[in-house]
Amino acid sequence: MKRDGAATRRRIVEAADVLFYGEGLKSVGVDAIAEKAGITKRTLYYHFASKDDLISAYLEARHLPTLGRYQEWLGSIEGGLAQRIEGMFARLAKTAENPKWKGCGFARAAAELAGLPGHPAIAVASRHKHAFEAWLCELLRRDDVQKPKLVAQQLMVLLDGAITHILIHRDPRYAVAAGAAAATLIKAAKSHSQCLKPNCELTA
Amino acid sequence: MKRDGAATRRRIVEAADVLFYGEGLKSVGVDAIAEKAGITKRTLYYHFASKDDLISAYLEARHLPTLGRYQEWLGSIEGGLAQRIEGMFARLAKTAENPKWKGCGFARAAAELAGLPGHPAIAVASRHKHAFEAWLCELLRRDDVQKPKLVAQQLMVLLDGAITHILIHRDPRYAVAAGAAAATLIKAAKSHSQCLKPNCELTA
DNA sequence: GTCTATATGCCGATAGAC
DNA sequence: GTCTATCGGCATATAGAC
Repeated sequence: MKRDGAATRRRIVEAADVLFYGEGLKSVGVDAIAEKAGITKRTLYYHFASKDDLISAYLEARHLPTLGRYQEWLGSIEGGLAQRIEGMFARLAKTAENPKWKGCGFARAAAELAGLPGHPAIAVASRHKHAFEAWLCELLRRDDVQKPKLVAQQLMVLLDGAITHILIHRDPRYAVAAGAAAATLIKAAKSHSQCLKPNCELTA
Repeated sequence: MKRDGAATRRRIVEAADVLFYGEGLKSVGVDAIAEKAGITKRTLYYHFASKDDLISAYLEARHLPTLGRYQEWLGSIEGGLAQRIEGMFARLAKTAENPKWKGCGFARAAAELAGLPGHPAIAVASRHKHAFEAWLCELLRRDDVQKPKLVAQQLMVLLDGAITHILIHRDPRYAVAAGAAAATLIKAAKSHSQCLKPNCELTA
């Protein structure tokens, strides 16, 4: 019988999210996704033109929830911006302790699709990371941090670098080290405008 | 006819390196590797127990050449340690302009194998990154940088974070931003011992 | 140590009924 | 909009000859 197409599509994307994030893109077949979504493969191909199309939809659906989670983390921490960013990294460290945590879905997709430079899913990942960076840049600008665009890029690099190393070593302490680096960079970009305060707040 | 087994094995690993690094692990079949190596699939399975075994051998073979390339880069740059590290990131930016560059083979393998936490290739990647970190730590320690272990972790995070973002956005400038961050962190960890010099060399 | 030939199964995608 | 059934291809891995 005919059902609500939008609801079916949503269930397919939810099943794809669990499987693609949990096991990778190439490792998961459309059969498994259809089965998990409770539909047949033919129905999946009614809603999505191809597996590549579904991969893009999977990342699109992750964009706002992922960004929102970090925004909630930052919003729940008290203190100056450097402290709050450092706390955000601490929250990442705690989250990464869960064995179900498998790093950044966007970065992992880009890694797996590196052999196909024109793949639409890579463009989705690029847009997500740029939106994340723009959010950080705005936070830095409002806090009168010097060169906010540069520092925002550096924070993004620290974030994804920490995620990569936690995934490789299964050691969340890399997020703590990255958080300390982030705080140092932010403080340096603030104190630079006054050419260094005398009381050594830089690494305090 | 019988040939030199070690030479055959080497040719298989070389073929695997080109294909695994260029197209990914799951995307490449053993058929393609055997064909590129100029042997049959049966011979490949004489030298390697499984595809997973070959994947581990592929990463093992990348360890020393990868570390050596960065060591050569650092050795070819004049100046203080912060400058030389920053120059190393600049060399990464230049290298990443080549379309054949596809990021870090170790990080990409760990990303693709995230669904199989016990995979031996992940352990190979972990050992490689730890060896890289130990090299950086020794450089920092010899330069009297405070907390060399922490700073070495931060430099590793910056390095792999930069590589991730270059791969996602195809924009080598993330390596330049990461290099500037690395120099700032090193200088901060040196000036900390004197609790900040007055002439603002921190972000110079 | 290397070969030809093959076992066995899953892959993405489609035909056509209702 | 969802179904059953299936196509053609490619996957990893192996049997047995030389």
